[in-house]
Amino acid sequence: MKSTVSNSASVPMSAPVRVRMAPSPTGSPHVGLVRTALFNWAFARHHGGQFVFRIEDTDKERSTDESLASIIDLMRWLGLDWDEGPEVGGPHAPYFQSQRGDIYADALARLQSSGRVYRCYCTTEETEGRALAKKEEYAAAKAAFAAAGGQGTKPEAPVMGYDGFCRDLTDEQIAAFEAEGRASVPRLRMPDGSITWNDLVRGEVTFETKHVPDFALARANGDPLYTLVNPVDDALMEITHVLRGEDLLSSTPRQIALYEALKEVGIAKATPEFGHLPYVMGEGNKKLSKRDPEAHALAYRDQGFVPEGLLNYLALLGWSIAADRDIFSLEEMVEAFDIKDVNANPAKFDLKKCEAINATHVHQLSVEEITDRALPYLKRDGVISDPVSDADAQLLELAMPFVAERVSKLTEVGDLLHFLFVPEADFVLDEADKAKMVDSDEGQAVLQAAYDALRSLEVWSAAQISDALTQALVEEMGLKPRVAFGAVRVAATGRRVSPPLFESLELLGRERSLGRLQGALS
RNA sequence: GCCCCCGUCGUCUAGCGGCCUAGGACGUCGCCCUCUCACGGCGGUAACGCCGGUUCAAAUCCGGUCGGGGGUACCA
Repeated sequence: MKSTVSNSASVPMSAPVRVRMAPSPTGSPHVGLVRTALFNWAFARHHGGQFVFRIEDTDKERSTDESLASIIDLMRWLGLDWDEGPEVGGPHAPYFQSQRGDIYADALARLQSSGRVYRCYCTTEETEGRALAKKEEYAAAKAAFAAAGGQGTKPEAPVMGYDGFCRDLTDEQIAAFEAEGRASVPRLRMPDGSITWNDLVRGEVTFETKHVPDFALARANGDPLYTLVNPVDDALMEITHVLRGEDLLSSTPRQIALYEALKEVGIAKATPEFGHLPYVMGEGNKKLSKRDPEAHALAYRDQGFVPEGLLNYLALLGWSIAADRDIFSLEEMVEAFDIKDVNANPAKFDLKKCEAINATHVHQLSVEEITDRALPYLKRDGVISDPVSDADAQLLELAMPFVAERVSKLTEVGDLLHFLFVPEADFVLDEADKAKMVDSDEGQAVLQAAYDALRSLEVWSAAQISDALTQALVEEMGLKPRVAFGAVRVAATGRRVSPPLFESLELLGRERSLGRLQGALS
């Protein structure tokens, strides 16, 4: 008896869109999680639906509070708000699977009595042993077939995994196993035929169910497994569209089969639509793993990326807003986002491009905004004391216009302005730059001339400084500007890379500027 | 082994039968601007994996092949 299950148009078109993000709080959140969250969020917002945030902490061993806190922290930083979930609650609370044990126990009981689920008494060893035997049998049959010169019927390759041994046990067999004191796990009886769904990003996908073994829904000790818990919660929370990673693609037929059973026992109203997002890849052709430094989402915040930039870049991994455009805001993404436009092929994470996209978002901010956002980093990195003194705040405000367009990340503000805030006693020159620009005879001569020219300046302004230095170094000494100003730059700011020199000297002030020039003279 | 997914410049992508001598962005290279570094401007570089088929016409449709990835758990 063949039956074919298809979930096309299972969710009524009139139903409001409800999507979810369901991370497991294990380890530090991954950029792939952010991309998945972003697409779900954008999808919900585009359709005026709800975005549900649920914590899949069924694995008690690996779940940690620290991980949970960092995921929430991350989502808040990114500005991806959720309508139901941790901290905000909602009609389907609790949103932590660790608190939903009764719900799963009830679901299991109902499934069990429906006949769609049976108890399996096999031990892992027995299952594996049979699979191995089948494999060997196949190898032997194949060899015999080859030896016979391809005569006879070609042996069919066995399907690995659980073989359905306990599918049709008699009451006597069950009683015997029970009497033996064997433990058992509940398994879903996969229907015959095939399972087809119209994947939102890949189109029609079909699996023959003979390749999908009956799967366990809970451990022998009763702990529910992901295979049960995830669809049960999606059903109860009335999720209409499941947008998730490609790694879950092959478990979809099992979930659709489970949905059929859940509908039968009154837990699910409809089967959701599924869409499988491509992987975010790292170096080589491997999925970006936790070992890759680029994988850690919160590290981008620590490094001074702005959420607008990270999100824009991540959106580009699998989606594009237009043929000739790749810079856009979250609002623009929400407006334009269509799951049908999402690419099915995996994308490699390119840090250079991520930084470039981030830079243009930083440059789109006002100088005041960049200042506000950079301040926490300046404090964190010890560039500016915390709390900030009025004098420092004022100096920062004056200096920011010179660095705002030069930074691609917020942390770079500190790199560029450190020289302005560092106490004179702690001010040191970069070794290499000093050796190259300051220590030479020419460098020393330049610094002496610069010192003499600036000492008598009447008005300490960028314009006056520029005139005086150009006159003394370029015109009178006949030096090339890059040589002349380079030496002064290193002496005053400590590095060959700095904000514009004359403005920097003005901000530094006469006393400190002269002091530094003098300090660089040996 | 078996099942499923994927295949356009180095990278992310546009392309959904003629608009493609394949467009944009990042990268890279050269030039300009220039007190350094950036920014900005101009220009160059570089791709439809392969083979068949359908068609007047294919990057676009079909088949095969090769390559990559994932799954094949009492993990998620």
